[in-house]
Amino acid sequence: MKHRLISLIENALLVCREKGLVGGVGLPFIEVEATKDPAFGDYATNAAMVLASSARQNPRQIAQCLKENIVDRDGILSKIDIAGPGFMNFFVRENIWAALLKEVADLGDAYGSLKMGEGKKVQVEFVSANPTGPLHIGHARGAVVGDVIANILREAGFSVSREYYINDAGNQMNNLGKSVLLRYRQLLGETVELPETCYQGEYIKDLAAEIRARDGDIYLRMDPIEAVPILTDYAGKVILEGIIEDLRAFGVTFDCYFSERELYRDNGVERLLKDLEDKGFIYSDGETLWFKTTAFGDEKDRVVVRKNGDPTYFAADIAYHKNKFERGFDTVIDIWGADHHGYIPRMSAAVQALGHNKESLKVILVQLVNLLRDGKPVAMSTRSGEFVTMREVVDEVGKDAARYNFLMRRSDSHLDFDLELAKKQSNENPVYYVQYAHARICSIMKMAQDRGCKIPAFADVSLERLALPEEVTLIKALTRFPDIVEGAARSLEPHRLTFYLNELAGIFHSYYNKNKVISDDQTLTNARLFLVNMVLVVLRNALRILGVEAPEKM
RNA sequence: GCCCCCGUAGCUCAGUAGGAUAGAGCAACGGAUUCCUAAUCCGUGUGCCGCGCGUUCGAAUCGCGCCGGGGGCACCA
Repeated sequence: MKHRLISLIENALLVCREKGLVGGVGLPFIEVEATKDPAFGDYATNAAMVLASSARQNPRQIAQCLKENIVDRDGILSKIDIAGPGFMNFFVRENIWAALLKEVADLGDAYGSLKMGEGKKVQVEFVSANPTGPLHIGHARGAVVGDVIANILREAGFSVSREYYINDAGNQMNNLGKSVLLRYRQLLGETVELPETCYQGEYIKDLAAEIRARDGDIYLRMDPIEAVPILTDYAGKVILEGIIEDLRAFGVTFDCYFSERELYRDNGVERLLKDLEDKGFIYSDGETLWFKTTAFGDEKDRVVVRKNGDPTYFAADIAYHKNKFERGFDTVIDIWGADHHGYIPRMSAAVQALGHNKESLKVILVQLVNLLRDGKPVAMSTRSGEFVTMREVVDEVGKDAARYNFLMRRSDSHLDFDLELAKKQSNENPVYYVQYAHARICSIMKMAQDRGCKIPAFADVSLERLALPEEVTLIKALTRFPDIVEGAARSLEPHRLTFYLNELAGIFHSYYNKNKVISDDQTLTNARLFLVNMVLVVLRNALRILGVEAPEKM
């Protein structure tokens, strides 16, 4: 609907310009919004006011010209008002609304999917925690946000690939191997202290025990220089498998796991440095190699090869991003914890130095999560190994409630996650409110079928029977769904979908309480069954994007 | 010191590619169930949109300066 109106306005503007009624050139961004107040019609545009300055004309006068030149071939409008400083308020003919449900019915599961992506290749990289321990609550938020952004983009018509970057080549991994070795030696009776830099969690002891069971005491006699890499490999592999399994239980999967080691294996980092050197972005101060990120707005240049000859993490990360673009992605989206925000300028600089548009890298920052229980903070300390894992949270509150909770806030705002609240199956927990609407409709459909009613097709519905104000409100909400997906895809903001779902569910619950769907009136029953079935379609489609179940019974 | 995010109702937060009287949920109080799921619905009200200045026909939204909260400023990853 919104898009129909936009094209009506655009055409009217072109006609006005041809006739010389409105000055200025170029098509401005024409904004059409659903109105809050019915007195302002169903949709409104500020087009005339936006045009006013470049056209050097009175906005109300422009609005008048546009109004007179709008050609409403399909007769969807009952009137257009010009109000206030120059708003154009569009009143849609009441009997048009129900007809719009045809689109929902025709598209079914595909209602809400868009062509805006034009099949462009987008990669979403998220989680990417190094496999040194189980994921915690903060990772969980990043996981859901990344997963749902990927879903939204796919819905919007992009070709999406989800990727997990495994940081398996650095000091942290070495520490992991060392930690396991020390626990292993403790297990075999040695008295050794675990330094603070080592991983303290219980899972390290489990790994050490597994290794002893498998290989006995052979690492005791081995030079640690040899033993640590072996243990690192083993531990990293086991932990990564655990991470992947935990993510799967959370409904998050990836198309590709990319290992940092692979980058080194085929000299990706070396080739990258050569490439940047050829382009003149690398210089040496005699001891280290620097990358001139300041050429692209970073506040200082960054080291890429250390004094000891090892490339930095940053160097590998640039090589990794180079690799991403070489794989043909038009846009690369990175989901990072907010504590990495200082890293953005240098990564952006790197992408530009490689010859890519600044816009082709998008970084979404996910703010920290405060884990609470009954309103009180849950103590978390990574060092001592005492932290609540993602798995524990998912097991305790359930996949759906956990996901929905993370999706109810913008990702760049701090989030309080209360375990008790998330677990409550009550009105304090919006996920059930939405799922309940779905289950209720399923229940209605089942009842109707038990009574011998067929699920009506669009052609069999007497649309004029759907004329109650609540019904029109419901239909309007359904027609907004594709606009919501579009907005969420444009802004990469999953929370828009949860807000929409809460609203849609609310409108439905209210309608349900006031009106019987199934009655003795056959044509009315038929029409209402059709309507609620369309609500069902939209609820299901939206929940699918969020990765939340749409239960038939609760 | 510099950089990023946040500051909106008692609480948790939407609303920010400028737009018309600023919204929702929770909490509080009162009501609704012979009937499709009461995990529901209906009703009752509260705001110096952190503060100030500016840009504009118009600012919660944009700019500048403060104040408060969080985070970041490595040859760590």
